[in-house]
Amino acid sequence: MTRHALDELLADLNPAQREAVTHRDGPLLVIAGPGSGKTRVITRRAAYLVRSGVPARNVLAITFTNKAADEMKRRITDLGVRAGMWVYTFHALGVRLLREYSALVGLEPNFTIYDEDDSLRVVKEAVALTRAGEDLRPDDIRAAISRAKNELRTPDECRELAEWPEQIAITLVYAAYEQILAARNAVDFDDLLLRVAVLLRDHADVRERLNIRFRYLLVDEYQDTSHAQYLIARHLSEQHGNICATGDPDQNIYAWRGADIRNILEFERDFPSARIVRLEQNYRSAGHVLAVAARLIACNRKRKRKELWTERGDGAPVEVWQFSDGDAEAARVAAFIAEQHAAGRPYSDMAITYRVNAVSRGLEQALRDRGIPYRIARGLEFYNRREIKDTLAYLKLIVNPADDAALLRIINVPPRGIGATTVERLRVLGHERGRPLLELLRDADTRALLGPAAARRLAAFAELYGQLAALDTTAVSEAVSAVLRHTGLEEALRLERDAGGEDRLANVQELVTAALKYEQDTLEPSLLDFLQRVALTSDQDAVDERAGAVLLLTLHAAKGLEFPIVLLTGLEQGLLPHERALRGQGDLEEERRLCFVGCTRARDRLILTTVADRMVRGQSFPRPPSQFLREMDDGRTIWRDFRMQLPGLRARAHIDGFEPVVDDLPPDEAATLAPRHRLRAAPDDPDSETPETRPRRPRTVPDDAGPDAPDRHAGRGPRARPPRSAAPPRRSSEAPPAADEATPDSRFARWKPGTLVTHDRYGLGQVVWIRPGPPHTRASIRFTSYGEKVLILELAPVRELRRET
DNA sequence: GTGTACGTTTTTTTT
DNA sequence: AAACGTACAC
Repeated sequence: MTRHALDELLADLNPAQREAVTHRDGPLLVIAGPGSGKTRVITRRAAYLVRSGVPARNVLAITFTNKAADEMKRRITDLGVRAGMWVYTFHALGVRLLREYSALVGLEPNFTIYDEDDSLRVVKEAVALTRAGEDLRPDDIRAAISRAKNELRTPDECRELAEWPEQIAITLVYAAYEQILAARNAVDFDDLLLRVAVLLRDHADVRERLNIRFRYLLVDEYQDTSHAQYLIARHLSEQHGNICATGDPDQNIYAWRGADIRNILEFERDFPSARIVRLEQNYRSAGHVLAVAARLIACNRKRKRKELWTERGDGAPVEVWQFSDGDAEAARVAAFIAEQHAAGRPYSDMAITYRVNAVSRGLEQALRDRGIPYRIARGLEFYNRREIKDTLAYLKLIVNPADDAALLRIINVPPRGIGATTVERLRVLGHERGRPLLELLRDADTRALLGPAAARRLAAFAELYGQLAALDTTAVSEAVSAVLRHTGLEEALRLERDAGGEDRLANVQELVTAALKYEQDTLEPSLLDFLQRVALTSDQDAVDERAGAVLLLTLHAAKGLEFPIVLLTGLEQGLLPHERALRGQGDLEEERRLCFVGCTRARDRLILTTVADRMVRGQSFPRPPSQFLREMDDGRTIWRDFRMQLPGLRARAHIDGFEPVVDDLPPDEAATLAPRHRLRAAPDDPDSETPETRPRRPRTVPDDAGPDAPDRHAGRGPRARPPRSAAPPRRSSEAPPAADEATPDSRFARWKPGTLVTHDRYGLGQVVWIRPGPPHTRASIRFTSYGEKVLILELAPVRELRRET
């Protein structure tokens, strides 16, 4: 390879990037801030290795999502060096290796992969079997098992560590769970990592082989590796030490599923000779966006300092939009997207992100109402559908007859007269004899034990299975459609559709299409491979960013992506940060990182939205704005209040003492606030001190929680800036007057019904009636988000909104 | 055995 | 709000 060909790979790189790309042997850690060209570095590095003589098949690249893997493959292919290179997710690598070395880990090569839903069922079975943990939530048990597996702890080891009765119960369930999986020749997601880690640990020969095979290892998103993944990476690079890990501690957002941030923080300890390269120049975001993100993440304590900088100009200021509820938020977001589109912005330039999938509904509705095309990256939506899982269960059973879970799922789908009683008897038999259920029901003598009617129906099912089993060798798509036809599933779904029900038939037909596509894309398609692939596929991976549609996605799903315009919705205390973090059941810093990830997706414009009332599970909850808003606000942020839409006027009030000032608006922005009635909260009168203005607790969390607000997180607070605004910071040295010292006040003389006011806690409101003292002036005020309240004006932190000229 | 009505629980994020 | 589980009528 010529010098020139190598230089070509480096031409457009900065010095740090170049260093990472050209580093040859030994451990390398690339700490890459958002938008710092990390993927570019990885792909160039892969290409550089190959062009300097390393055979492509000696390079193994590991990513987290299939999508990242696909993207990397594509880019490496574009560089012309892809042939033979392995680019996999950890989980897909696990499948591949487990299939190859199945004999060494006690699996048949045709093992089934259980998703979380499947493993939850197994947990329930294990609970029923052991009669342990019956008072615990199956999902919690599943999570505990998953955690144990991530840490490579066997049931026996867990039992030794267990102290509490619940822990002991969990270990019993765990042990039974493992037995059930083994009997079914099935593995769960965690096994795909754990078993590989164990395989590499216990088999020096395998380890050595793979070290020779994969001389160069690239591991992306290293900050999100679990202990098991870390061990895999270590074992795979044990002999040559050629591991290049890339990641960003500030983007570690998967601690809840076992990601251990120490892996990246202690890389130098694990790999003593490691070279560290930092990519700090951001090529993605405009100055304002980057500044806000940097300001936010600086609030995290457990972090390594990193300077993000950009050569781009300031760009548009970051905006904060406030709404009274989710409907208003969704409507405005949709309107904004329509405006942008009308102004020539392609839909695909814009993304809407949120903390939890549940909030996407309202947004979808609003987009549909306006006829805006959108795509949604809702994890597992497709493959989690009942009809899809049913179809897949038939296919799984063909491939792995020992998969009782698959059998139990479909033995009576569509209904064929095999009811709960028969199934239960069959299960008891299976348990007694330790044989797969399918095997039992295919045996006429066993069937006879279950009574004549049941025996007849089971015989029919056995007959059906006989037909299906022959499909194993036919083309995958044909197998899928044959299953649909022979099982009666298709017919049942058609009837349901024609009866005016949901069109679930269309979904299973889509599965046939997916199978066809798979056949075309795959060198050696097989039903087994198809199923194992599907098990690792979420439709997260199917997201096509280039399509002419707005993209809706969770913050987690947004990692690694970028968009010219990002609308980050739901910045409320309790949603982002999520309440579990506020209750101490999660990590507030991880929530902050998540928000950071969201912000740094934006190239040009970042719009943050927050609502006063958020519907959760059918109930509306008043919520304070996210503390992150305050932490981010650098004084150049534009706040817009959409909570009260008055004719001809768009009011802007403060949030919790932060007084966004209209004057901050750059001229062109100010012009958009039409007509030009610009409002500002009147400064406090000197004598309007009230109990509510006493020095507040450290204000990490907004102090305006409603009565139903979740427990406040006792946060550390010094991050918050003092209010900057026309309204001077309130004096806190004076003792607040006691209620009985208050006297009627002439200040309120000119207030009358209709007067616009603002309240520290309730925001914008309008006077309904007013009654002067003595002893106090009382008024009823209707707030946009909190309803009507009667207040004592001398005491309440309420001020008139004055119109500026 | 099947279908339905009602009460209960749920979701934070994903391979 | 929606999905799930249980109880009960057919």
